[in-house]
Amino acid sequence: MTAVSATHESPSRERIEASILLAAEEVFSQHGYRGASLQMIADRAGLPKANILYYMGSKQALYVRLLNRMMHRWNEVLEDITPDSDPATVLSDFIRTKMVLGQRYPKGSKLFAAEILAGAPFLSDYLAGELRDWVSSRAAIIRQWSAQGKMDAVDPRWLIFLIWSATQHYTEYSAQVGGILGRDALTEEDLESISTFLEHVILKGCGITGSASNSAPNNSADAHSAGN
Amino acid sequence: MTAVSATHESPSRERIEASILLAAEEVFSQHGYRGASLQMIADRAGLPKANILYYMGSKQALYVRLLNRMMHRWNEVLEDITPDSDPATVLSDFIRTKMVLGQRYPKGSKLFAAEILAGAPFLSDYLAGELRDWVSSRAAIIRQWSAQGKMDAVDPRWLIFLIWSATQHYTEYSAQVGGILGRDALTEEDLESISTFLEHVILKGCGITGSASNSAPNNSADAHSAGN
DNA sequence: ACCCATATTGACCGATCGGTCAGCATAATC
DNA sequence: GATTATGCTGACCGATCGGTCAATATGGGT
Repeated sequence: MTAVSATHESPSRERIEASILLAAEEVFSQHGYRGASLQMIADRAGLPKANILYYMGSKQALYVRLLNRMMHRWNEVLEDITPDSDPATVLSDFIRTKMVLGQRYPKGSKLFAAEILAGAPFLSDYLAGELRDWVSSRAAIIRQWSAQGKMDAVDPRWLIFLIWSATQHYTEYSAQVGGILGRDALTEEDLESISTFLEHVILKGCGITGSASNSAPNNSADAHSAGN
Repeated sequence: MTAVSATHESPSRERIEASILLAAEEVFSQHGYRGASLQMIADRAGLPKANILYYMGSKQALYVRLLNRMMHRWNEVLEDITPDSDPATVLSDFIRTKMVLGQRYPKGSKLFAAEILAGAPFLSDYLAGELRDWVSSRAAIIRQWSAQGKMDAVDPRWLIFLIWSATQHYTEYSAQVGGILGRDALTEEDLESISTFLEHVILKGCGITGSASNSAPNNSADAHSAGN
């Protein structure tokens, strides 16, 4: 259509595809693969349904494309996170990175969650392959830290799962958290408060008295924000 | 059909309804409200589709019935959990109770999770009402503990969310956890190991040096079970 | 002007959706 | 044994599902 040799992507095509992906991520994350319909996606994207199929091929192709995009965003940020420096900075970075990741891509995170709730039919290979290796390598490092007396001898896998679950909770259960707190969305101060809390509890709980930690011997930080 | 005056429930009716609820919980938990179909539920229950509607009225009625059942199971176990005795036993009980609850009703827990992922259209009242009050009352107690110096002055709401997320993770993300660990399901030893880990990290992380805690000054317990 | 690759979409397909209903089966009541 | 209330379900309803396709629109290259 709009020029560009003939290689791959015209700018308008990219724009349209982006809007479809945005709409699809929203619908899939709310209703899961089976519960989502192309018509809902089309309506949200402001396009006729046939147009969605024209650009994406099929419902399944659109879905796995979203899944892969989210996987790569995940990898990008977390790949370089683990030197074998001190546990405090590494775990602290891990917590905060995971926290902002969930805030940056809330829909994508929910998409992942729905896929796993459904039994991970499209992700089982990824989980048992790439992700498993990622966990193994990090677990090995944590075990070394424990052996060196830098932290308690906790099971590294449970520690990783703990950080995952605690950080993901606020994006994937935003409806629950919001309902209980009485807010539609978490504020910037909430996020900072939560991150600090998690750092405090997890690092201290693992017996890490690190350099980059702001965990005082007692009493963490802010007040309790009054509250419900 | 099978006798019993005419008051309410015949035993055969109860049996059939139970089998429908079982099948429906399975399907709804995997695919969410929209993604589930009455035909799938009927097939899994071994009944014709019309029979499901005969007993349950409608898809929505069946769904909210499952939601309510899970809510009540939840309340039953957790209602009596909070005296104002010492933080260590209370939090420890809370962690372990929540852990076994997820193991006892994995399908129901996933049903809840799917509902909240979808934006909690059927649960918003419950979240902003009953559950919110529950959190408030527990938060008040935790704040007292902090004020009495029994534990660090962490935000009680974040602490509650942390315990929720950490315990729920293993049931709702069983596909992910299983894929990474290379098991189909968690063993009894896994569960004990995880519970001990969470007790250790959370109690110690909150500065609780309780009576009922098995958190040694360093090194928690078991080895690392080799690992993947 | 003509061509042609690409973009776009209304109309349509068989399958499945949640739900209704008429009709038959079953079994307690008289 | 006739009556009646209830259990049960095949057949069907309009709506919507994912997907196909023919027809049309568009716009640059020649």
